[in-house]
This record gives sequence, structure tokens and C-alpha cells, in this order.
Amino acid sequence: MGRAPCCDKNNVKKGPWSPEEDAKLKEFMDKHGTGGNWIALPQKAGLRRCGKSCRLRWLNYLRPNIKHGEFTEHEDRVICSMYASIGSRWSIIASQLPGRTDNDIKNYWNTKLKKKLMGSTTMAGAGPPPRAPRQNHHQHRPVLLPYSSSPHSNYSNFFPGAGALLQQSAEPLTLQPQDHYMLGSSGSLNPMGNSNGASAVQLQLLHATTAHRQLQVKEECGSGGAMIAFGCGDQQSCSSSDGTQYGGGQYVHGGRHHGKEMSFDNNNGYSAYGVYGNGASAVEQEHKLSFQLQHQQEQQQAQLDYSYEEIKQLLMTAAASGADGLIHDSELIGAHAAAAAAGKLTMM
DNA sequence: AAACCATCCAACCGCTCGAAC
DNA sequence: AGTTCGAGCGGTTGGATGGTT
Repeated sequence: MGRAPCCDKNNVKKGPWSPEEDAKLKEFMDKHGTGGNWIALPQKAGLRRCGKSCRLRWLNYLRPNIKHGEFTEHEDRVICSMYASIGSRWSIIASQLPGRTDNDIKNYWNTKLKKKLMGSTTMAGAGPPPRAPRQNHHQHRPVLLPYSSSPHSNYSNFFPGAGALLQQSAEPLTLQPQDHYMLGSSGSLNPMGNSNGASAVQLQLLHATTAHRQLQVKEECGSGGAMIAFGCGDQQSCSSSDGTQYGGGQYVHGGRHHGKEMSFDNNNGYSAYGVYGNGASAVEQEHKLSFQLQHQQEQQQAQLDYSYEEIKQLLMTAAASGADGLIHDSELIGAHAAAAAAGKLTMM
């Protein structure tokens, strides 16, 4: 039996929104919000629109603080770097560009940036990182950057013109507080063959330059995904155009996401969060991770001195050892170190 | 001026997921 | 355990606009 449509397609208006419709929606949202139900909203707001359409209109256009217009060079570079590392995860990329929506970025990428990067060079053999078939949005399977010590080499591998674009800027691509880089594992890491489900290790270097840094270790586990994320402690949440929250210590419980927050602070204000759900006891894993992290506390100052190459090595090691689909201690250590080092990381 | 083409981007569509029942 | 439903996501479409011939 097929799924029932979310609305009566014959009775809803399609196409561009009129100013009147915009006003109605905005007024309703200002007064009532979504009420947690987009589907019911159009009727309440007196709109002959599908709830999905309302949602999209609001999030992509009417929502406050939406930024329209030219993308800055910095935004370009953030998009490039993230696309190179995670592919077309527009909502995640958008989360790093305040005021930009995933739709905006997607359009910008498809219509301008991609061409800009490609330049006049032919694209034989080039392209974005191979993106694994979509499994679910909690299960990103990022691609391990083809790091090299040469500046911008990873971009250039994907887009012949990327290096030039990125070098147009005098300064290297430096992690900004709002930046959110993912240093992920390749599909080779992905353990679809792993029955218990834990899979790709995703490392996110979040907001790495704040004075009050916080290490966020988050394993994201859907039917097979695992994510480790690092973030600052400013609790700045990042949202996609749909309002999805990323970073900032977001924690996921329940459903296929199990686990419990664990945190600690050292002199640098690190704290860690873990989410487990690969079939093992969440509590067991929690304790394990907690112990590890506490043990690692003492080592953190030293780890701050990790070089970028070392981070790369750690991540590669973590990726390799993660081939069985489990998150190992060494990965956590490596990830931890990476997070620590990220505090002084200058991208390439 | 008209036809054609390229570009842009708002909006739609179909899919997957988690939650609720 | 199975089904239904709403939310979220990424890919794609198509109308509007501007430039070129």
C-alpha cells in the first residue's frame, strides 16, 4: 500500500508565491510558529498550499536572517572545502554559512561555483568525491580527503581550477570559528558488511579556534553510520535551511541513536559527547569512552602540538582501523588529538 | 525586433528516516 | 512488529530574465 499524499494535490496551489501568500505565512509564523506541524499549517494560516511548500518557502525565503545575494570569497572557499570533503551534503555545508540555505548553496554550486572551479580546464577524470549512495541523513559517509602537503591539492584533485580559486585569496584557508570541516573516511572504511552497523567515522572539526574549545566526540550511528565530531563550547548551533541543528553540542538520543552525554573539562574547556548505537550496550560504551577521554585529558596539552600532517595520519589510521566498522580506542585518541590540534590548524 | 540560448533560482518531487500508534 | 505520517534532504525542473545573434 502506497503512502498517502501529504496533501490533496488537486486542491493546493503550486508555483511561485504571491506577496499576499508570503505575508500570510510570515504573519502566521510570527504569531504561532509551525506548531510542530507543517502539514496542518497551511489550513490554519489560510493558505492553499502544501505544507511542504510552506516549509520550503519559509525556510528558504521568509525566515529571518536569510542572506541573499553574492557569496563572499570566504563562503566560496568554505563551500569548496566542504564539498571536497563531504560532497553534496548541502544542509551540512549550509550549517556553516549563517544565513545561507542549503537550496541557495546548492544552486550557487551548480550554477556558478562548479563552473568557476572547473575554469576552462577539461574535467576528464575529475569530479567531486565519489559520494556513497545515500543511506540516510544521519549517516554521512564522507570521503577521506586526498591530503597532500601541497596547498589546496585536495581541491585540485577534484577540480583543476580549484587551486587557483583558493589561491586567489592571499590568506590560506584558515578555520574560522564558524567553520566546520569534516575530515572523513572514505567508503573503504564503510563497513556495510558489518552486521552490527557501526560504520563510517566522520570527523568534524568544529569551531576550532575559540578560546573555550570543546571537544565533541559524537558517534553518529544509524543503521551503519558513525560520526565523531569536534566542536567548540560556545554552543553555537548551526542550522540548515530546514533548521536542522548541527554541532554546538547537539545530542541525539533514542530511536536508532543511543547513548549518553559525557563530558569533562580540562583547562581548555574540552568536553566530549558520545553517541553510541551499534548494538553494544550504550552504558558500556559510555563508560569505556568516558574512561578513555578522562585518561586522555592528561595528554591533551601535548596533543595540541600535533601538526596537520599528524592529524592526517591519525585520521588515516583511524579510518584504516575502522574498517571493521567499530570505533576503536585508537580512533578516539586520534580523533581527540585531531580535535586538539585543530585549535591551531590552518587548512593546508 | 525576434529568435535563440544560457543562466539563475524558486519550487517541486521522490526518497529515507524516526516517531507515533 | 508492522503501518502510517511528518520532517528533512538532495536532485531536478521549469519559468523568468538577460545576453547574443
